[in-house]
Amino acid sequence: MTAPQVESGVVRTRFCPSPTGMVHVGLMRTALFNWAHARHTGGQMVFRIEDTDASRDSEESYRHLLDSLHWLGIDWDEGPEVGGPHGPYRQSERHDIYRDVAARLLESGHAYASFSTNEEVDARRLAAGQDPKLGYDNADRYLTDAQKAAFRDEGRSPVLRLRMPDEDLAWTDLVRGEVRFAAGSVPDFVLVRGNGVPLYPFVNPVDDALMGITDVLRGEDLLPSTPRQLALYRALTDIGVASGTPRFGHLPYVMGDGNKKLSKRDPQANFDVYPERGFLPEGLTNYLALLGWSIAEDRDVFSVAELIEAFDVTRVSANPARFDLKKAEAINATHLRALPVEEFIVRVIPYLAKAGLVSDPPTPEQLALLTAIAPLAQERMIVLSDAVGLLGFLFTADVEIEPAAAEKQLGAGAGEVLDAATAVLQALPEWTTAAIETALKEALVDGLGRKPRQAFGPVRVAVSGRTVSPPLYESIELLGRERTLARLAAARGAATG
RNA sequence: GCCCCCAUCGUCUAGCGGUCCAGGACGCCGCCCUUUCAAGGCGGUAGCACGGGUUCGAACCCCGUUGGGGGCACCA
Repeated sequence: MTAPQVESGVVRTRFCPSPTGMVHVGLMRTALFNWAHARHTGGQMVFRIEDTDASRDSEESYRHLLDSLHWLGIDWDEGPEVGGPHGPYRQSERHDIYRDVAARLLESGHAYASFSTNEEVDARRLAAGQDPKLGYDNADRYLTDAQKAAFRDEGRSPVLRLRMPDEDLAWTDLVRGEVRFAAGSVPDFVLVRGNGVPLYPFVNPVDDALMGITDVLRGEDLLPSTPRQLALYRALTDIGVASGTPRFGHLPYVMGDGNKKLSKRDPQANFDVYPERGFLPEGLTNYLALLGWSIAEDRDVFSVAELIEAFDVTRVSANPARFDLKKAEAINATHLRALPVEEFIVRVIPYLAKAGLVSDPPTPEQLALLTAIAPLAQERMIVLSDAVGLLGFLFTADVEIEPAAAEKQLGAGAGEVLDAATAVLQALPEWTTAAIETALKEALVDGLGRKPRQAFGPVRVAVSGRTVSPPLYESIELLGRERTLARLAAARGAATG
């Protein structure tokens, strides 16, 4: 294995998740920033799967990751599905590479066999009057061949540790500026387990080196492990596996409620809820990009193209960002309203179909109805699935009145209103929005002397089952006389006044 | 315990020594529009953690304090 030939000066980022469990929004934010950085600079992004932990990794989770990336619109230049010259792109298929690199590190003296058990290390620390929390004491660096042989004869199989350099380890972080760790503050760390299985802190930089990664944008949680990686890179460069050390940028945490990292238990942490609720990919991308970055002083709504055009890692904020669902929704609603209505219809159909309201594809009648109501619905929705509640009444024979809506609008005085509405609509010669509006206003506002909000509330609930609906007269026209009258009658029966 | 990161309205942020009695957005409140709810328009609420420096001048630079977060595995 030797350092790869890659075009010099071209930025190469990477996204390298472990396929374990759910897809976390923080992870997707990391993917997005790597992608935006690559696209902005005209570089490339590599997608690699870190499936070294067979007990936790699953094929299902891997597929899920792929789906999530596709949904968000993130693509990659090398990796699963697209291949590339630096594969394989799954760590589970790269064991030979790690074995080879480990052997060369050992041979070149950058790494050494270490036999100490944790208990022995602790005992030595204690004996020296030190805190065992200091960790490994680098003692095995100085083992003689005879000592090593003795340990092997005991049946011990050593781990492989990297010899840390005796000097400060510092780098200029893309988002934080210079970060420095004092010499001696990081002990020699384990590259390969006693059983021969390589560890993440080893394989990750090896893969990055072999894949020609130039810019590593990752979570802030990995910042303390950077000195070790720096040291590893030096060693890898020395033996010809790496052609230098990449730039690092540590992205701020995405926080949940309270002062904690958005945890797996936070419902908002699960990326799946966004596609399911009908966030738009462009809406969620916009919001995710705002978690630590901003496009301009007076603007926070932008397209994916504008993100790519303007994205600059060095302007990413170093402080943690709290995930604010309300703001995410507001941003999404703006994108939703900006959609051309035909596009809005196309996107909303799967949600209506999933709820059983329309077939997929919709029948011509359903499509006509949807086309008529879409412009009126679009501006009062936040996410696409809102259409189910907002428009459901138009696509069903009967409507189920929400208890809260009945409580609010079908109490005292509602009977009178429903009777009057029924009478006037029954006799209405022409079933048009304008005629319905005139008739209802005359009957309820003028005739009964009701305030508009008291007059139309019960009618709306009767017709749509909810206190929130598309504009009333249009809704009634689209519903048709028969269903409208049936619903008024049903509501009349339920009304307490 | 040790190491590291962070610190501007409730929240996300702009600000990179004077143009800031700190700008935008979400939220919240009020008004307008209005057949509900929204949307839209207008207005309002609210912040530079604290203490020392440096400087003619500090939200911006330095030091300290406090507060918050993270890391110290033969997990990733």
